[in-house]
Amino acid sequence: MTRKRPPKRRSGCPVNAALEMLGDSWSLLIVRDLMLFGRKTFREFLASGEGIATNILADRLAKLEANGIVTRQRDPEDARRVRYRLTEKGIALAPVMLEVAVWGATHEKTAAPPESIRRMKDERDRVLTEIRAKWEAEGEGA
Amino acid sequence: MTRKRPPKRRSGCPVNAALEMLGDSWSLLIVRDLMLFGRKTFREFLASGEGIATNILADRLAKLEANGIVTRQRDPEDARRVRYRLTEKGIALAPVMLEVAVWGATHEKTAAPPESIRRMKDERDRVLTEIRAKWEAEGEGA
DNA sequence: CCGGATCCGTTTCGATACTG
DNA sequence: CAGTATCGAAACGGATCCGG
Repeated sequence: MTRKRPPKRRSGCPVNAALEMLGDSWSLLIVRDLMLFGRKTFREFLASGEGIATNILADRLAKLEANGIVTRQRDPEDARRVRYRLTEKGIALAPVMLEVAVWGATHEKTAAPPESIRRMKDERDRVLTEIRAKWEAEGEGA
Repeated sequence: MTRKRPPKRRSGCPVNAALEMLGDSWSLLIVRDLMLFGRKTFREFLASGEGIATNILADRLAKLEANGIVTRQRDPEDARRVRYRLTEKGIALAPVMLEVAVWGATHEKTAAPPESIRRMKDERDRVLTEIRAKWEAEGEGA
């Protein structure tokens, strides 16, 4: 007689809706790797410097895919390789990512290049445009 | 011989730094309650609709306070009451909050008033100014 | 009543070893 | 390379209790 825990309550608040998917320590870091650092493979995410475990990474990638934030496809050139890519919904997180980076750099001790943070603040729209352009360019080869 | 888990690895990435504090399902919801909904007391957070447990809420408030995002003070009028308030560092999360709300409203099913979301997109700077002004006004009475 | 703290079962996380 | 399997540790969460 294992008593089940009731499902998490859902509110219609968009902030809550977003946090249902992104409210953990790893998901947004994977999105960051894809969006800002050009990482695309399981191994590259693993080497990101934060030390995520393989099972957790696999789990989060599956959830991100299930939520339509990333897509997963085998490399036609090298069948061992799997390439992850942000969807339209995923790249739409760019403004969130920018603001999080700016807040973190402003209020915490970080090793971020001051110049890149300055650009995120002062040339916000331009940086966003560049991120999207880069993402679209990468999509060409897919 | 209880083997302890090694401490979480820290990278200098500002996104990671921010997620150390905000990378869970509840912390940002509490900030939202303070920032957007004018909630200030333990009881009001509890009634927020998402059903947080009292022990979790107490834990998150303590962490947010330890991280300098909220302050805590007893109500001089009613000694039973405790008022929480965003710090400068906390109100600086407004741009993050806005972008999260916009993303959630755009890509998930939510009950957010379309008009308020439209304003967050089209009149971003004005909305941010209003949030800060309201926060400063509330501070007067403290 | 308000703002928690404690207890304790359930669930998730996470390090490591292992597999296709 | 890209993941599973395992299993102990830690976090969560519901109920309940407590000091003011």
